[in-house]
Amino acid sequence: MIKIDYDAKYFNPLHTLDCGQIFRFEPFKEGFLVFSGDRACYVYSDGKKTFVQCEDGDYFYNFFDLARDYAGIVEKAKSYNLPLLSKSAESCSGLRLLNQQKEEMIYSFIISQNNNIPRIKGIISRICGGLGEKREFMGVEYSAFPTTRALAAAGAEFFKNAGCGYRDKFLDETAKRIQGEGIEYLEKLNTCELKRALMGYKGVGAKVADCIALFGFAKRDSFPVDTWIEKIYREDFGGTLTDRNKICDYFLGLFGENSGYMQQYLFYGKRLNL
DNA sequence: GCCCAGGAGTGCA
DNA sequence: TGCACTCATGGG
Repeated sequence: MIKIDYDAKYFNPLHTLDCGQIFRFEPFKEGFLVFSGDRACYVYSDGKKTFVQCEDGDYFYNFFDLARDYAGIVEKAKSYNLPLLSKSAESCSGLRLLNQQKEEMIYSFIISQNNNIPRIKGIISRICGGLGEKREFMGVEYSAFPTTRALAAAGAEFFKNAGCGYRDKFLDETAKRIQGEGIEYLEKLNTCELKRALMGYKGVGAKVADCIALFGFAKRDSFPVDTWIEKIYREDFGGTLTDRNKICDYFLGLFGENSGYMQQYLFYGKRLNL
């Protein structure tokens, strides 16, 4: 077991985990247990330092994006002089974008469409419990995220019973396709090509593709537009467009290569009612 | 009963 | 291409 420590001002476990980019974590002792693929870590903060305890330091160092300087990103956010963005970046300066498992992001965000976060977490938890390998970390038993092999073999009925609703067939089809051809070909694509390729999977549209690209492929020049972003666009930017693709282009034009960070500040800040 | 949730597939003009 | 309609499910 190793322990990583980091300046708490730019690494807040609650903000990082609660902002909607990850669905597998739970309160534990002074912080949270966080699950990614088949791994787990314990993250907590004393207000000055944030600590990560885990077996695989390299993996979670990258997972929490600890090589990146978030002081500069927070300053960048404030430099736009947009009230919601400035407030959010100020009070959520410890929100970090995670580098998560690609396949886990594909399946998780297919489940996310037209759904709410508590329910998404419940569905994913049941899928992991049913198909994921059982593991143990710090005395707690947990289930790994299922392999594509297991997901492809499960059948649509399993997903239906897990509460996926009409998304059951999307998961079944996508798992079987990935089982057959893998996802390695996605790795060398640029953001635009990747988004287009991801949209070729059943159940993956523009918004879900942007989330997968942002959280799974570290494509920070992505800006997922969901119902909350639409609301922000209307209420905080005075926007009149209704086409989500055009709203996406508007924000990409505004924020460029930092779009993903700004999107998370805006999304989380709005949900916190800042 | 309604509306909403980190939307997307389908059919039809 | 654009646009209405539909798709489970649970909470407020």
